[in-house]
Amino acid sequence: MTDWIQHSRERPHGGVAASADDIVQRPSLGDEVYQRLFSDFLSLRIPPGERLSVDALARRFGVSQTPIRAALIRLEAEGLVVKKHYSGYSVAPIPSSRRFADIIEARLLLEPASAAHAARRASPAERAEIAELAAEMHELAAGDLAEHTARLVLLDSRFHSAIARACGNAAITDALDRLLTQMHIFRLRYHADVAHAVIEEHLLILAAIEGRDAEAAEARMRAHVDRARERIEPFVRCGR
Amino acid sequence: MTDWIQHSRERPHGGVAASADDIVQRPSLGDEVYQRLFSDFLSLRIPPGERLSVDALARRFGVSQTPIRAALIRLEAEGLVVKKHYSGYSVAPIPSSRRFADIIEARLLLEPASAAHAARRASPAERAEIAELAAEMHELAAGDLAEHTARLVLLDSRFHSAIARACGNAAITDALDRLLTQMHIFRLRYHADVAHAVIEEHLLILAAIEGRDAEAAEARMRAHVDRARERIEPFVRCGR
DNA sequence: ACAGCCGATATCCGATACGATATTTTGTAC
DNA sequence: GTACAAAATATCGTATCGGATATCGGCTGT
Repeated sequence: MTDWIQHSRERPHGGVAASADDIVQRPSLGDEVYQRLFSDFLSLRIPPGERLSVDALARRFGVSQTPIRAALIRLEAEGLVVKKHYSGYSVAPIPSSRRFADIIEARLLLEPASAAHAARRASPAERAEIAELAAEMHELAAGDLAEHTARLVLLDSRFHSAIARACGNAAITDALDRLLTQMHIFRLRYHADVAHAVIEEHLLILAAIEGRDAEAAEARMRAHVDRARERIEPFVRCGR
Repeated sequence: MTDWIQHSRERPHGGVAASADDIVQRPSLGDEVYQRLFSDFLSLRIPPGERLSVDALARRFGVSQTPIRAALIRLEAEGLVVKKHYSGYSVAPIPSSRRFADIIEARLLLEPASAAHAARRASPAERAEIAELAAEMHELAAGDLAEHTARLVLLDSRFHSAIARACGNAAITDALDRLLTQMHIFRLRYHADVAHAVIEEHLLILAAIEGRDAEAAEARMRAHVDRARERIEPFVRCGR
């Protein structure tokens, strides 16, 4: 449970950076703190809205304040943390119902295309990764759903993220990763959207990608995201 | 020429933050340095690939290294600068031809929808802003095009950014702002895509938005972005 | 009892100095 | 010209300090 979502790694950001020169050297302390906080947010170990004192974090992680601030600045630029001048940092609040609807709409614009591209251009390794994630979800769903909620939500994020990466368009991948991160927090918070239907839909999407059927992948992804909205809708009423 | 592109301001980022409580207090030094560097990048006063020494910048701006680092970390999170551990920062290189094609494709997924939403939901102030930008481009185009290249490219970015903001979906706005920033650098570099045809297309899009015709706005924006690819294509051959 | 004012405290922001470490460049030998 | 080694350079991280601001608690007056 200490490992975390795939897109918490170094993001390609502006560059193409899709090449295989991943001779990643020891990251800076600021990067490590960033990873740690990122995973703490997405697992809700640090709940939304929580205040983040710089020197409290510095003592907790056993480092000085400099890397803490570096991590917080970076997290703020990504929208996971909010800053009030001369007042302090705090974890971003739970996305509003409106924000959630906006994210779903943006996903509906991007994800069907990413699925279609993945069907056409995914490498064998990428197809295998997507299949593996779908398979693990399928297995876990055979047991007690409630017991594996956190893991299932994580696998769901990774499934969509893997497809986004396999689409071969870094601009789309980056944009989707941001949206999926926020979706993840939202879903984990409301323990929703991890039903059997989701897994069935994943298998349909996977089959389309494995069969190189871009149109089916696109249509099924669109239906999947659209139904995600319907499934979560009851939960957003109270959170409005 | 010291002012700059609209989306260089505080971005809404994670939150909705579209309300009018803009009692913005004096920004921190780090924020000011960020703005300054951002505008220097987009105007090519600091060219892509240039190395950025922390203490050189500190001397140049007359501040200590602390705010410089804060600005660079933030710029790195947004993909405008790249960092090599223990080696330093440098301005992100010019987007590759591949990267450019990816951005156009992502824009084709997002911008037609943003135009359609703007046609339906833009406020009078937002419509006025869009109209004003289109009008200024129209006027400038009457004179010497080459003379006003930088200004025209800036206005073009602002035009698209204004529509993205008027769409009322913060997730789409954020994603588009990132894409448009990179497009801007690319276009300014190659002095392309500021022809009369662009301005005519802008006026068509504007007319659709003013007339609340969502379908026309969507179709015209799609055609406009698609033709932008064709117009720039000759320039990306050499930059590959 | 409650609203408004005021000060103590906590925190962030920025500056400065310093040591550790990695990279880059220079210099030298072959 | 190339390869290796040492010096120079810059970053990364630590520690400390003072100034500025927001927050929280207590006090006063009605």
